[in-house]
Amino acid sequence: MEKKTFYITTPIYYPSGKAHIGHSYCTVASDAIARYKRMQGYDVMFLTGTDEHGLKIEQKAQAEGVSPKEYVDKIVADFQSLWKLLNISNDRFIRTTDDYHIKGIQKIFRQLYDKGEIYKGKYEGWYCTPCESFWTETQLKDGKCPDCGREVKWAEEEAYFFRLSQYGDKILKLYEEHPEFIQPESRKNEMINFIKQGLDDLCVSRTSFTWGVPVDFDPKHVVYVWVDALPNYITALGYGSDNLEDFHKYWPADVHFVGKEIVRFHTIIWPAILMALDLPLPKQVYGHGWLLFGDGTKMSKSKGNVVDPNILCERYGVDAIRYFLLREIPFGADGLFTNEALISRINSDLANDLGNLLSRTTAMVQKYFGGVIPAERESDPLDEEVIAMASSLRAKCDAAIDGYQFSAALTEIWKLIARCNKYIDETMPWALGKDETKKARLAAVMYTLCESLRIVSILLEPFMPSTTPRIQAQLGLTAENATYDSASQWGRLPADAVIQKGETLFPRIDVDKEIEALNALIPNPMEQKAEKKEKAVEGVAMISIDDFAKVELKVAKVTACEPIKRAKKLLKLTLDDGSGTPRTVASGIAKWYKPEDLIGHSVVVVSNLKPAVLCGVESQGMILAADAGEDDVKVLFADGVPAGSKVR
RNA sequence: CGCGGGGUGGAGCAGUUGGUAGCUCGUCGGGCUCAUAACCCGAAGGUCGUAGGUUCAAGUCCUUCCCCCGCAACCA
Repeated sequence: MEKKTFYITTPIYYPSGKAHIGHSYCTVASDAIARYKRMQGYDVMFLTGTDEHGLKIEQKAQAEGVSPKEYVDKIVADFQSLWKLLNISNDRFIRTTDDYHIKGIQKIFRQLYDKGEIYKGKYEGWYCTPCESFWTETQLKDGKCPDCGREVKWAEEEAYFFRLSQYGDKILKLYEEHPEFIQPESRKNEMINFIKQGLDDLCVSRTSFTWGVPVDFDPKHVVYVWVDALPNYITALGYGSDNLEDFHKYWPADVHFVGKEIVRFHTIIWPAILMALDLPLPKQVYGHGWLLFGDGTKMSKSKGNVVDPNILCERYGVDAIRYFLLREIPFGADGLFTNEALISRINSDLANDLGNLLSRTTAMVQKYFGGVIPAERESDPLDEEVIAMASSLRAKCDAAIDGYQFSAALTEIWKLIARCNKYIDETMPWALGKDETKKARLAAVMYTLCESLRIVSILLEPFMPSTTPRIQAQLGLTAENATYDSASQWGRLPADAVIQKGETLFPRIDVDKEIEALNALIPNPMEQKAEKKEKAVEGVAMISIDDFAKVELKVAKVTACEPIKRAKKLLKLTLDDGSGTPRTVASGIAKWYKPEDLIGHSVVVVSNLKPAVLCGVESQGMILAADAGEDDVKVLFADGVPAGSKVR
């Protein structure tokens, strides 16, 4: 009999730095679904991997004096070992440097080209020669290369373009016909909006670096990320090779789990590519939220403020981390990651509720019955509610998982756990134990508890795969009574099961001590930021006095000032710089200054800066201001100095 | 007026079609002793961002304003 298939993917991660808790979050979530679906009997394909090409990797490798491949090999090994540690059950791991992927991409690129979906054109932009890279207007930093701070020039290079502009309507139609395509719902509007502003054709090749998949019919080009990375979801199944068996079996994907920052690529570019290839589209793209620090800042490699999952696993065990990630944050929403919340979850949910329930239950079975619950049992109305909850638990978990709401599934499981703890209080087994005539009743109470724990242990497996076998061992379960099927059947625990108290599942943690220890271990984000900033200052190259002389600074008086309509950050200043003609300057200080704070004051303006148009306003220069703090900017006023005075 | 999300007891969040404001953690009091000083019960604590309006009745509908956060867009 053909089993139903289920294909789930994580993004392929960019190995420009070590794997962090944010990567872990998405991967653990995908893993839980993959495991749950397998448990339900699906033929699951669970894919994760790494996106290893691109300029950034090339540069990083160069900086370390190794080849790009050597560089990524090391980091990819790090990712893989973390996945192993986290018990990730991926069926495949794709690297964009794998031969079959490269061949697949070349084939896809050629197919698109042959169909006219990709054409050769010119890529224009600001080019930084030393960095060999193009930047868009918006990426420039003070008109200079954001990477090295040097001059850029307007340049063009030959490049291949994908006709993305043709797909706007088709994609809007896709959203309409498949409202579930983008999840959660709220992200859909952003995409619709984006499309309605008009899609440009997409540059899909580069000649400015070589670390990528070469275009086989035009080898000075390498395939740029869109067509290299996104199709990993099909090359992993053999698309582009001779063996299409898996592709036909598993494609289209049931769901792509992605971070909300890449929802756009997965819901616009990726479907467009697939449409161009005449291939079926994935059924759903689920954009999960981010893990934020207590102060609300995003975790990311570039900020360097990451919690090392390896350290957390080492201290608390893998399942505690898995549990926290899946329980604390409703999938889809952003969530806070704090040491306090982590430890609180471990203590209250895992140690106090679950661990202690198992502990007290097994201890009693051992104490009162030597480990085997007598078959003669006397039931009582008190049992009914627990039995009802346990019997219906599987259905509730199934429903939650269908909507990818792990948090809800775990909440349901914990409701039963809490109910069991209460049940112990209600039935007072210690009192029953003192009365010889109540043995049968006591047996029923123990059975109710063990049976509930059996069901819990089965349904918990996808979330905490290394803990559930430990629970099942203590309950004396065998393979037959630990199946998914048996999780909806009350009474599958055999009468002769040998129950024994085992090792503590989750030891309680001393909160204060642990927080202190953790804080010492985990880099402080603020310190990291400060360090970075200092480095940046050091990194500015020395210039000669002649270079400085090229900059013309003048004092100017603010004669008028107003916010710019479409801009949040910009103020439009009208300046009297002594030349007689008013000068208009846009400045990104709206957050810190109101127009009336500036009118009448004198400021210093860079007067020979090339004009630029910002939000429809032509800015003829810039005014000097200082970064006074993490989030504070102070304009340098020159009140009392005549307008037009030269500053040097 | 670019689009969208959100502002609910100390913290983090639920609140469906308007009808006694809930959950988890924390705090305080009590119970129990099988258990990982765990478990169970109870209590305190909320002008549900602001100002109006609709209604017998609004966290829940309408309007004003304020503040956060995404996307887009410009910190020249």
